[in-house]
Amino acid sequence: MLTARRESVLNAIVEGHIDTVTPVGSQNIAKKWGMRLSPATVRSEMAGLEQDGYITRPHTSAGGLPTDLGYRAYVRQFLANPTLDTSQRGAVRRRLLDVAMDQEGWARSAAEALSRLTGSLAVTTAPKPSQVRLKRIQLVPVQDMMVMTLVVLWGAKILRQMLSLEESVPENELTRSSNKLNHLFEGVAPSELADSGAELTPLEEHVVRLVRELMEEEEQQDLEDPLLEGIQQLFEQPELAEAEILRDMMEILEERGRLKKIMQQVYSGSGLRVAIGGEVRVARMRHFSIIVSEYGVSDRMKGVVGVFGPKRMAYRRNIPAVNYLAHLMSDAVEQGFPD
Amino acid sequence: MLTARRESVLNAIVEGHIDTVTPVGSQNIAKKWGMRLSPATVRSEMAGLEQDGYITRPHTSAGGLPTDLGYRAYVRQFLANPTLDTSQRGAVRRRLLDVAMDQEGWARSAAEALSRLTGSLAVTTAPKPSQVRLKRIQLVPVQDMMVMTLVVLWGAKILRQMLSLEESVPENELTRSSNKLNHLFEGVAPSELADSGAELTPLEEHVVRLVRELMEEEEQQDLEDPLLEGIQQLFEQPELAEAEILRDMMEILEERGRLKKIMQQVYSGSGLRVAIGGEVRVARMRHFSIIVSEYGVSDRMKGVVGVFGPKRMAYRRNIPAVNYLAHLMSDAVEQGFPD
DNA sequence: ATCTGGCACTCTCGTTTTCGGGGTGCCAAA
DNA sequence: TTTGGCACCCCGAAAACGAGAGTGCCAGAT
Repeated sequence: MLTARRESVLNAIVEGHIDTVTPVGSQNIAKKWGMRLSPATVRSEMAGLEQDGYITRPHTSAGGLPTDLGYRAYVRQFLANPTLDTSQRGAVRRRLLDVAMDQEGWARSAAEALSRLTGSLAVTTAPKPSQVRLKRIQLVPVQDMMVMTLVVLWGAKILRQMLSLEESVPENELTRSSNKLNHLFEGVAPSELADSGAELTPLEEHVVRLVRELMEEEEQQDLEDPLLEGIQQLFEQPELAEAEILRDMMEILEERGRLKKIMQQVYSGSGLRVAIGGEVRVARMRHFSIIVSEYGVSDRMKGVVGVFGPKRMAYRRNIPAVNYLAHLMSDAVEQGFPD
Repeated sequence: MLTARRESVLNAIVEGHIDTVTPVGSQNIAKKWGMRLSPATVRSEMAGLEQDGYITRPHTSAGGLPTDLGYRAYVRQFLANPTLDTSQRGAVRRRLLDVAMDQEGWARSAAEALSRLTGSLAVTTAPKPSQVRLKRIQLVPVQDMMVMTLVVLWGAKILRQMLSLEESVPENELTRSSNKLNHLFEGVAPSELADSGAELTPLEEHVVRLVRELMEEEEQQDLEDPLLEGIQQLFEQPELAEAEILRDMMEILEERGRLKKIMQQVYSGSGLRVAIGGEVRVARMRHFSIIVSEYGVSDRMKGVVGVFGPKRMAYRRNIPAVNYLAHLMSDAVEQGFPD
């Protein structure tokens, strides 16, 4: 078990490692530790920590390195009550509530703020309403035989799709169809978009089918695509000197879908979660951690916000920051902004 | 001056360097060169090439490395008549003409094809009409006191902006305003969007002002934002082992605007252009080259397509590929697809 | 006149060697 | 239970070294 003293030693090891990148040895700890303990004593505690799996050693007679479990124990203390010290709050809050932006811009600026706050790569998803409902359909002619179908959903989400026709259709007929469809289907869910009783022209039928497909696809996704801000920061990290680690990182960030899946896997449910290295079952994540929190109003409008970085990240700073942003964003969403 | 033989030696050096990454020495060249020349002779030619600035040596008694000037001379031969061998054409052409996509999707898929064709990072911009004209305005209520202004321009470009009101406005009034504005302003350029003679409500005034701002902003840009495809490929390149080079690359690709500016600087005018290393006045580009071609119908609808990679890229393959894609895309645009 | 083979010399790069320092484990004494 | 002492371990930076690839130049062949 983890006595108080042993835990202190673990903390010192983790923090030491976080800012030196190297394994940390007993005398270092003893020194930093305010001289209460001698190196020899620390060594014996370290032996215990190793036994219990909290630290490893790169080789016999080297300092200690936290394992995933070690990080986990370290992180626990910040999860209890993650509050950001008040000094940095004002600016962020103001920025997030003030400007009139669309969802994506808003979420991006939240990510930017978080990135600045933590000095890490921040990631957010725009808020997404839990129900996919139609707000408006607009058919815009872009050329003979080609119309753009513009679909606006609840929450100001816009979908679009080109649609090529068999025959040219005059503009005012398109307008008429748009109006008719809007009238018939405003506010419906995708499943109710089937047949309405009213008779539809072939074009209208086609559009309805298309819109339904788009909406169903939208319904599948329960998060918007993640927005990343502050990639440069990641490149500063010394671990990326390792070619293999760099490659892992690129593969994770390359394709947005991948990161999204990881985030979904982690946040599963509500509140703030941390995934350390191999804790999430993705090989590429071995050297990285991610802090994720859901934000929004449960079952109405939600998204996620988080920080991604090397396992050796500043949890002490980042966890409260993510938590703070999640709350801020929840507040904003609750006040119906942005909406 | 560059005798025929000297030029051959230069070619051999450049190509040798391109596929070995290392400096290339005289015997290597003599061997590959079909045994016509002895190493000693090649050496004397190399001395000349060095004198004239086509190659450098990393140190005395090392092989030759092409300079920017050397690459330039090498590249010249491909610029004369860049045609892609026919084997690879069919698939690409079909893909680009077949599917009904919006501009961005289309441009992205062109980039994807080019990336596959060249094994490099490909970049395109969606076609952009030279004239910014209004096609449609749509005001969508998203909440009390908040409407989304949706603007469709010629060429199916969509702009949007949130607009917060002082007082709640009923939906049907928004619809009425949308219709009225559409009626008044369909097809106008931003400058004609001022006052129409007709009297407008304060809301309508506001919208007109907003739309005008958006359109003017759009008018400033003469290219859409670049779309990148195939970043992974870049990471395979051995030069990126160098931390500094990797950093340069990240800084270039980080922010889309940066790359866009570089591309504008390079393609300036029409046709296909290559910028090798320091030729474009951007420090970060020192180790990289970019091939850029304009595509489209001049003065009506245009975009750019290109390939970005280390200076040591396969120009022989990439130049014809970019050229081919530019022509393909021009054809497509000319046929009014996509539009 | 040009090209070529030969030769002495140079520089890099990967390997091996050496060496210092930071670290450990354990033991005996406080 | 904690601590100082001590012998030992192992990494990593620096030095030493040899092999390989390449050059420049000269004198003789074509």
